[in-house]
Amino acid sequence: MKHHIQDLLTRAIEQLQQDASLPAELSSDIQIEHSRGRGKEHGDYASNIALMLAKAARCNPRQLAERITDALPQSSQISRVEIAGPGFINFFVTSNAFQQIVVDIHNAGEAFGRSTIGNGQVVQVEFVSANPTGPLHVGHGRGAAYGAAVADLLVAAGFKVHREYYVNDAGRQMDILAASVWLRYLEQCGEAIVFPSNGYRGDYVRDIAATIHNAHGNTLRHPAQAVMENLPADANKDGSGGDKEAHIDALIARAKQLLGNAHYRTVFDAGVDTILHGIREDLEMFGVVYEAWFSERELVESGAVERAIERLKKSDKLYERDGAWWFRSSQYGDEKDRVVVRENGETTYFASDIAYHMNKLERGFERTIDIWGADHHGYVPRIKAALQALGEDPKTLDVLLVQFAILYRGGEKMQMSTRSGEFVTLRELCDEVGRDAARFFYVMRKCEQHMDFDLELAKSQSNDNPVYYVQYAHARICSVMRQQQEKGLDWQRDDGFANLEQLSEPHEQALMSRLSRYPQVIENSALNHEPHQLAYYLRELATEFHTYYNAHQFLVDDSAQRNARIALITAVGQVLRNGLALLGVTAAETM
RNA sequence: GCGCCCGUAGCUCAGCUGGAUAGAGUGCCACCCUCCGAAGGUGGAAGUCACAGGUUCGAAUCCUGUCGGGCGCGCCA
Repeated sequence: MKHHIQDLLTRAIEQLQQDASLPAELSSDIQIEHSRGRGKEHGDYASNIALMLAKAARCNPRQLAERITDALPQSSQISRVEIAGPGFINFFVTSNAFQQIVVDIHNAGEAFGRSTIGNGQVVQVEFVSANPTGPLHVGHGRGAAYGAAVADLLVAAGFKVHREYYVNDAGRQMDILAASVWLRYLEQCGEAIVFPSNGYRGDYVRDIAATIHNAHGNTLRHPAQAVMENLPADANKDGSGGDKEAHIDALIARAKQLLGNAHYRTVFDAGVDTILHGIREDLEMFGVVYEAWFSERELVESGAVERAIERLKKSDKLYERDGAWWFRSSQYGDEKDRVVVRENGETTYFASDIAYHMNKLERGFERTIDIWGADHHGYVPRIKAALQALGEDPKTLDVLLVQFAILYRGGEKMQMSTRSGEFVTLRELCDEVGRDAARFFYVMRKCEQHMDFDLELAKSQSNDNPVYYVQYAHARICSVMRQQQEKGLDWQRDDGFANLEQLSEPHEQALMSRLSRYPQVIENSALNHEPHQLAYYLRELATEFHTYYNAHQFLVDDSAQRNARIALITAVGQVLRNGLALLGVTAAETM
């Protein structure tokens, strides 16, 4: 319908241009919007085209609007056109054209709302990608819910989507995890260990240690004294005293030395594998699935990082200083140059990430989307710089930054830190509030908005959480259909289609109008990466259904009216299911 | 200090590629089921769109500055 009106306006303006009553070089995208005004006073669709073109046409907007409407071709789908306010053109759609949406929804079913606007373009979406140093917590949950929704929306909009989790299973943080696990293991063997301030303190580290102890007994045991002697001093809690980084690095070196490669690997792998397995399970439970889990370690071992560095060296994008290799990112808009190879010969996380993004392009993705926590925003310029330095177009990469979910427990802000082990896990959250509530709640806000997440409120299962409201609308529709069967009233879909002119109540008109907007909502949500638009839409649709439900009986004696109304509400049910599915929320038949 | 994000009803947030009287949920007040599920509906009160300038027919929306909050500014990831 929107495109139809757009077409009518285009033809009207071309007509005026031929009459030379409008400048020929005039060009403007014709924007059609659903009217926002209360009730129907502003019609069903509106265009501000006359306001947009008034200046170029050198006449006042209202006069221009009149000339445009005079030139509009006739359409069987438009009942009336009005000029209002400063020069808006309001279109009133015939009720026949409106009712068609009910038939369309039934015919398309699950496919209703999908489009081909993405044109099969291949887009890779990387999200969550939390380091496997601990279980996912509620902060990761937001990225997971958001990323999954964006990916599903893109699929609905006709893109070909490849979802990927980048596993940082190489590098220093993983060594710190391995050292932490080993020290807990030694404790369980009875050694008196002073745990490093920089180690991972969560209970899950003890669990992994216990598993190792069960499997390997004391074979990995070394005396505490041998482990701890001659280490650089650790820092105190307040940061004073020794160097915590030097301390933990020395501890890692000591672990490798005492255990030897094979045994160190045993501890290391036990840590990564256990945690990664947990993360996969948690995401699966959360309804988030990936096409691929991409291992940083495999990237390094394949030589891709080395190749990336060589490629940059060859084109003089790297230089040596203070024993390290630096990337000239400041030449591409970054604040300063960045190290890719450390003085000790180890490559940095950044080096891996350059290789990873190079690899994405080599795999043929036309567009890539990275979804990161907002604390990484300073990282965007350097990764775009790297793409540019490699001769790639940085615009093919969209980085979406998800702000933190600030946790409250009963109005009190909670501090979270993976290292200290004080955090609420995603699993705990879902156990408490349910997966559906969590998924919906997370995408209610646009990603750059800070989010307050009060656990007590979410746990209370109160009506504050709008997911129940939307699900209830769906359950109610299902309930009506159960009643229809129990009462032995028959429901003939085709008879309903044939009697859609019965749907003349304002509530019914409002619902059909809302339903007709759904495809546009999907398109906007997908292209703008804004699942919250869909969440809001679903709540509005649910509201209009509940209002209708309270105002009118559906299971009436008049079969023509009954079938028409059931056709309408089952169409509503279909759209609720389609929309909730895209957000990863179930549409239960009973609650 | 520099950079990014945010500031809209008591609270949580939509609206931001400039357009019509700034919306919703929640909370508060008053109502509505002998009727398909009251996890619902109807009505009401509630706003200097942080502040100050600017751009123009028109600014919550764009520009500049100020204030307030969050985050970042490692040879960590």
